[in-house]
This record gives sequence, C-alpha cells and structure tokens, in this order.
Amino acid sequence: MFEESGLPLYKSLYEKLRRQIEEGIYRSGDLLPSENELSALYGLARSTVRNALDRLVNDGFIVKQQGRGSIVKGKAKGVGILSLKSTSSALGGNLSTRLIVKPEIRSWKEAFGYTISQNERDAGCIYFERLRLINNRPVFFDITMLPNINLPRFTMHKLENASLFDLLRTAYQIEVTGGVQHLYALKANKELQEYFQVKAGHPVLQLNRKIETNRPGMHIYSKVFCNTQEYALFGTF
Amino acid sequence: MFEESGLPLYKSLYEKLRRQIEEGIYRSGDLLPSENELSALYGLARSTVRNALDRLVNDGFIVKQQGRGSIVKGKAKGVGILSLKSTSSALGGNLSTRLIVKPEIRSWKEAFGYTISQNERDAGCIYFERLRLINNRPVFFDITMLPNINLPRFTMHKLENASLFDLLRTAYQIEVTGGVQHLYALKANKELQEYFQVKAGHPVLQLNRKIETNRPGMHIYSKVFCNTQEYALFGTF
DNA sequence: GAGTGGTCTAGACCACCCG
DNA sequence: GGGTGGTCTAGACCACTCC
Repeated sequence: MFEESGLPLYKSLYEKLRRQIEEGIYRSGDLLPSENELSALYGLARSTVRNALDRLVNDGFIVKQQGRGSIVKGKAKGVGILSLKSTSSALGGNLSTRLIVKPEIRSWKEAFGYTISQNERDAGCIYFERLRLINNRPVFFDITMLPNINLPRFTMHKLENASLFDLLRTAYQIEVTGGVQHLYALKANKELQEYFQVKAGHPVLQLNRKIETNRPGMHIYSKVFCNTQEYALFGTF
Repeated sequence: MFEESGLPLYKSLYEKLRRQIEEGIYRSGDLLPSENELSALYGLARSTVRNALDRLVNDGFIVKQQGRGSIVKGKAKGVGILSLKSTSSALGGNLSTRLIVKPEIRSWKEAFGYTISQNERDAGCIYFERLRLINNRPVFFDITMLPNINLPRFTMHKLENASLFDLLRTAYQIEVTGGVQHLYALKANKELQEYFQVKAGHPVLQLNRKIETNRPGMHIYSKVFCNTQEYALFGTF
C-alpha cells in the first residue's frame, strides 16, 4: 500500500487517515477502523498502526477510548495560541489583512527580547507588519521577523490572504515544530489606539513568540497585539 | 524494580526519570542513559523504555537526537500557558500561595462560560480561590472548580505548596490531556486592585480554561487573573 | 566502527466496553 | 463473550552521530 512513498509506514498511514478526516470521509464522532482492522487492511504490525494513531491523538484529530475505539474529533489543535473565536458570535470567516509594512529585508536590530543565533543575524531579517481585521474591525496588529535563510522570492508573495505558516509549509516545506511565548496585558499606546480605534488606557493583550521550525536553527519571531474587547484569543492544547 | 508499584512499567520509569530530572540528578544538557542501557538496567523491553521516553519528550523534559541520545531539557513545558517567568530576573523559586477560599464542596453555578455535563453537575463542585505570590508580590489570582468525582479527602490536602496538577497526578492518577482556553486583557476591578495592590485601570490578563483529563468526562475549570507588570505569562508549545 | 535513536515485526496477556 | 485499546516482550534492520 505505502511501499513507494519513501515515508515511514506509520507516517504514510498517519497522512492517509489525517487526509480522510480533513476531507470529511470520517466525521466528528465516527469511529476509525480498529487497530486490528487497520493492521490487517494495510498489512502492518499493530504497533506500527498504534504509532500512527498516537500521533493523530497528539495532533488532536482523534481520541481513544479503551474498549470502544478511536473516535474522530474532527479538528486539529492549534499550535499554541493561534486560533481565535468571537466572543459574541461565530467567526464567519470575514478575516482580512492589511499590510502596514510590506515584507522587506533589513538587518536585525532585536527580536522582541529573544536571542538570535549568529547564523540568523548573518542572514538578515525579513520584516513585515500586518493589521488583521474581522468583519472589517481591527483585532490584531502583528510584527513578524524571520531570518532570510534560503527563502527565494519570499518578499514577492502576497501575505494578504494567505497564512504565513501555510506559505512557509507549501512553498518552502517549513513546518512549525514548537516555540515559546510570553504574554502581557498593557494599555494601548498611541499607535495601537489608532490601529484599533480605541481610547487611551484601553487594555490590550500582547504576545511575543519565538517559533521553532523543522529547519534547525531557523526561528520565526513575532509580536502580536490583540484587542480582546470583542474577540478573545482562543487556543486548544 | 517497579514490580510492586501497581503502575504500568513505562509509567513507573517515566516518573522515576522525571523525578531525577526535577531533582537535578540529571541537569540541562545531560544525556540520559541510552535506551538499551535503561532496558538492561531495569529489565524492560526497549519499546517499554521508549514509551516512557516518548512521554518525557511530549512533556518537554527531554529531546531526542538520533545517533546521540536523549538530552535533558531541564524544565518541562507548561500545559498550554501555565509556567511563568520573571521579566527582570530568573525566577528564584520564591513562589508562595495564599488560600483565599479553602477547598469546599458547593453546587455548581456556572463554569466561566464553559458547559458542564450532567455527571459533573450531579457530582457537585470542589471550589477554591488562591492568590499566588512571587517574592512576596502577588502575581496570580485564580479560581478553580472541579467536579467531586471519586476524589476522596481532596479538601484535606494542602494546596499551598503543591501544584494542583501534581496532586491530581500523584494522589489520584489524574492527568491533564488537553483543553481549551480563552484570553482577555481587561482593567482591574476593585477586588483585583486589592489583591494585586495596583491602581484603578491597571491592565490585567485574564485566562479562562476548560481542562480535559484522562478520566473521561472529568474537567477542571479555572479562571486566572495575572498582573503582568513584573512577570509575564510564559509558555512553550 | 561502535553506539545511538528510528522503524518495524509477530506475537502475548490484560482491562475495559458493549450487546 | 467478543472486540476494543493498553501494556509488554524479544527480537530485527536502518539512519545517524561521533570518534
């Protein structure tokens, strides 16, 4: 079944099941085939099947229940805090992005308090600022910096409509593997007052992050301000 | 070695290694004994050892490197956002807790906006409030509620010096498996002004969480307020 | 080349859920 | 009682790191 993919068998099975869940072939609440069935179906040892299922559990696609089976959850967990949710109504998808500073190459100054490696410093810095709007109301303002390591034509891509992480994964095979973040509550300064159209003293949430990728030594640094008046920062873990 | 603990073998090994890391017997950067060494040392199959090590990886205590070994990270990742870090200096461990409301059994009123199951409602609610201080300065104020399901003598335990999660894990074999959280920035109200000794309008971070456990249908509900003036909320993912 | 973790097999027995 | 996932064993070969 998976002989020619080049991937480990458990990873092929993981990808296959993940795809089937994301495409709706298995829906939330459905049971996956049992471990023994999958084992027989694809000619794999049960522990290989378990390896694939364990990763689906870890990534939030399924939960297991002894005596019952593997139950599809239907949506993956976000990476740290990334998703968001309306406090008043369901987020309809009216998400838009306004580029405040287009991606440009700079030299590094600082990285929101995180330390950068000499490699990253030498490569130079891709810098951009974005304002994110939900239903045409500004909710996020973020500053992103990443080292310009083997990212040909990065500054040519549109960041308006695509997620940075989607772009990195599909165009450069860069995946987020983890990271660290710091959170603060603070009063809006003049710039944020203007972006968010709020009064002085308005409480704003700030999120600094250093994100690890599958490229050793390559990190993404970002600072995000969030107006939580109407929308809460939301995450699963 | 682990015959009489009643725990699964991999879990006993996990706890043993975790303890050794937390006690500093293995320090950050050290290599753990190899899988084959641990296997021989404790008379376990290698896959049982790997099960324990995989969980240490998952919980952030070690990282593995093919061809080298299992490298101790030294500190665990928090569950979602849980850990904290000084913005000015290293957190020296002067962490103390003041119980504002001692654990008591109540009936459920609400769960910070999350929905609770009928089972949880029927079981009643263990409720407590804590103020957490770092170097004698108040930093967190949290309200915790959990269903009183099979938790004998829970209200007898001291919550001053032990983490709730450590208590649940060691005394009741309850482990956190995931959860959902919502974050807000807001102005301190009168109660928070008093607890944190800050002025009116001071920005405060609020964190609502519904935490899943390995007991199906049992959740922990908590609301945390954080004064991020000196200490940031900190998390790895 | 010796040792490490990564992948994989083919079994076994157990605890748990459901009909 | 039959099927499920949970735990565990005893092997094997591979990719990688380090000396």
